[in-house]
Amino acid sequence: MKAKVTIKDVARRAGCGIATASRVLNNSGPASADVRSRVQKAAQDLGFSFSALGRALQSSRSMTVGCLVPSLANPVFAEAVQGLQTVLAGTGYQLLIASSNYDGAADNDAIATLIAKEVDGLIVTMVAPEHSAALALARTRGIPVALMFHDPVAGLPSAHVDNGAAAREVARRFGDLGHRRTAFLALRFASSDRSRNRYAGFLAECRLRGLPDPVLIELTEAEANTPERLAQTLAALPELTAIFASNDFLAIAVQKAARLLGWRVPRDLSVVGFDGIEIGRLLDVPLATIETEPAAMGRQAALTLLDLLQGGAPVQLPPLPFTFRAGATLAPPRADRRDDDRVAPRPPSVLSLKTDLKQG
Amino acid sequence: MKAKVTIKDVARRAGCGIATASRVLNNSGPASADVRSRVQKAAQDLGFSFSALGRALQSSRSMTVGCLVPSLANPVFAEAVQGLQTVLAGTGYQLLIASSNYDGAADNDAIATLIAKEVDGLIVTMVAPEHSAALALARTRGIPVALMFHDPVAGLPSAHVDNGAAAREVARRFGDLGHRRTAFLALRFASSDRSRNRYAGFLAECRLRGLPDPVLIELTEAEANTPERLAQTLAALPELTAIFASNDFLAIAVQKAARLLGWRVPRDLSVVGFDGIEIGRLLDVPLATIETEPAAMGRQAALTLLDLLQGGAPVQLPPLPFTFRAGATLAPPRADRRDDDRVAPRPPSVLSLKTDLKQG
DNA sequence: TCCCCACATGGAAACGTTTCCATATCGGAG
DNA sequence: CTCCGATATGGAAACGTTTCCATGTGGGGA
Repeated sequence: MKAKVTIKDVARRAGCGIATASRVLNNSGPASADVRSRVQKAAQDLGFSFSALGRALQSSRSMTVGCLVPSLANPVFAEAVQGLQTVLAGTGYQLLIASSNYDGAADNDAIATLIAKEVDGLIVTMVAPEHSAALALARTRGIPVALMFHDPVAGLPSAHVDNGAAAREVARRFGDLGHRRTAFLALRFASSDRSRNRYAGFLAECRLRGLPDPVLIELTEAEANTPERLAQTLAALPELTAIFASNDFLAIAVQKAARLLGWRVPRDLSVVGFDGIEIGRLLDVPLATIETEPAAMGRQAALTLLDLLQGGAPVQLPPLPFTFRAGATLAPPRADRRDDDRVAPRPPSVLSLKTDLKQG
Repeated sequence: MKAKVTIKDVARRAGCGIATASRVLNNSGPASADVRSRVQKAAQDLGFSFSALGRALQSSRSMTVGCLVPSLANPVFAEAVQGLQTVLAGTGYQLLIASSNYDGAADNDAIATLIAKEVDGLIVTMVAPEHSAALALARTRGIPVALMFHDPVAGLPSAHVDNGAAAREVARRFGDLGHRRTAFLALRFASSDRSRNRYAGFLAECRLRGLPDPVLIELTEAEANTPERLAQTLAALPELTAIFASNDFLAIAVQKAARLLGWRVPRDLSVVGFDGIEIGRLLDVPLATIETEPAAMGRQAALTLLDLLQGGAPVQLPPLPFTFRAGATLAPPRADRRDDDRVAPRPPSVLSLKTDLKQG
């Protein structure tokens, strides 16, 4: 068996022309029963299978969809990609996947590469879709694009949740319980429009209710990954009674850090996350969070793209629903902290811990 | 700007031949400074970029690596793929990803499709690599293959942990603490050689120590996903003092189910998982488990494949390390259950369950 | 018997590259 | 001034398909 067996080999063995072999194998034209069976047999014997490459070149349709996500290590994106797969599975399209590690230059390059591979469409979550040169290139090339997670931008349809509305919901919950001193915690604020939109919604609702502006805490990777460093950061903000974390992992990290400080969640600090990853439910203090369904986002993005691929006009579907998941990490602030002016001095243990941490 | 701009367009605009344009743009041959700059400018003006398709067809190297995993919704595989990405990122190779949903027919089809796309290599985790017709096809086509997670099979190098050894370690821990009545819990036993190897190691070590054979419990999807059903299953096995779950999610599910039954973990039932997902650490009762590093598996698989792609001979690296992660879900059995002879006779339901399992 | 039409078949172009090979140009040495 | 070699350049084939179009064959109706 030759390493490469092409339709030419099949034709030769069947004693017919290439065109005829192609017609038989694709059922795309007339052929006598005789030659038909000869071709079938020849293909069988040789172990022939079509080269998608030749096909793609000829038809200028690669039957491949390019996908860019920040990282597959984040289950939110992994589930979304899985959602894409489920929809694309039956359609003959394959997924060419790239990830950018949240790097705004890398994601542009990645898209350029995907375009070079002649993908038929793109499904993208990136740092700055509105300024991406590569996305602009996609547009001039006529390659359909669907976004995931982003609020719709630049006329590109996006499968998303309304981040602003979800954040306002959190602010409302905080407000109703009597929290005044709140913070918004983000990891890559600059490179995530999702985080920014969440903060914007959170801020807007706080102002609407006459609450003080929430503190914006932008963490470094180091802070996010080492509870001790995060504890240090939190210790500097003892007046906070509630924190809204831009994703569930951060929320969990906050709980850990709070524990290090001797703070009890939710007694001393309420925490609400975002995304609604399954794990949150299983924690000793189940996490209050905004629950979203990343797989559904993937599915919607895939369906949107499929529609575009079939020549449909771009249509922006309404945002996917989110729900507030109640959890044990959210409660009213302690009575002695409810009034902004009466904030108790930090307990000494915290002070010493701070010192320790500074030294460590 | 034309939708498709090819090197032919560049050549025409620069007023030179295609061959020259190609040489300039690839820096692959001589060209006068004059024509060189004209070509550069033309490419710039037209927004030219190479078509990877034409290149691949000509050079019969697609610079694409095919990857098949059971599911990206499982963070173990998602992290492994992320590991692949990190290694492949600098190399010019792109990842074409397929997932099979643990379906032994689907994964064969998926590989066939990847081969049709002319991937230069394959990285695969599948149901039955040893019997896969598609993998055999890859071999005759001369396409390098690296496995992930599988114990090495059929001469294919695999990035893996020694599942048997890890399972024996668990049996040892159980034995040392005085557990005798144990069970092995798996979700898709039939379609996972990993599960089977873990069970085999677990069983072997139990026998070596003169312990009774562990009960093999193969769950249905329904049981795995609804704690109530799992509780029902567990209730039929009251003599068990320790359960080894084939992955951490199952272990967590067991804890939930045990709670439903009013059993305390680890007082009434010890549980050990497999994989070592991060979440296990954060649970109210931190999970004892075998800790593995899926990202490292992905990286090793990618490196192995890269070596093959450069013509290296297949070399099987030693298994990646695992560690036993101590956790609060593992403790000695209650004193009144330590002695095998004083165990209450099994309720009849267990017998029927065992029978069911043997039949299924 | 002749003609026409339907049907079966194969040649060849096109898709976008790279690369082999032949040709053309130029400078300098004899 | 002629000739040689080096250098610059372009034509064309090849990669594996699909499809348009032309050709060839047969049978049925007039």
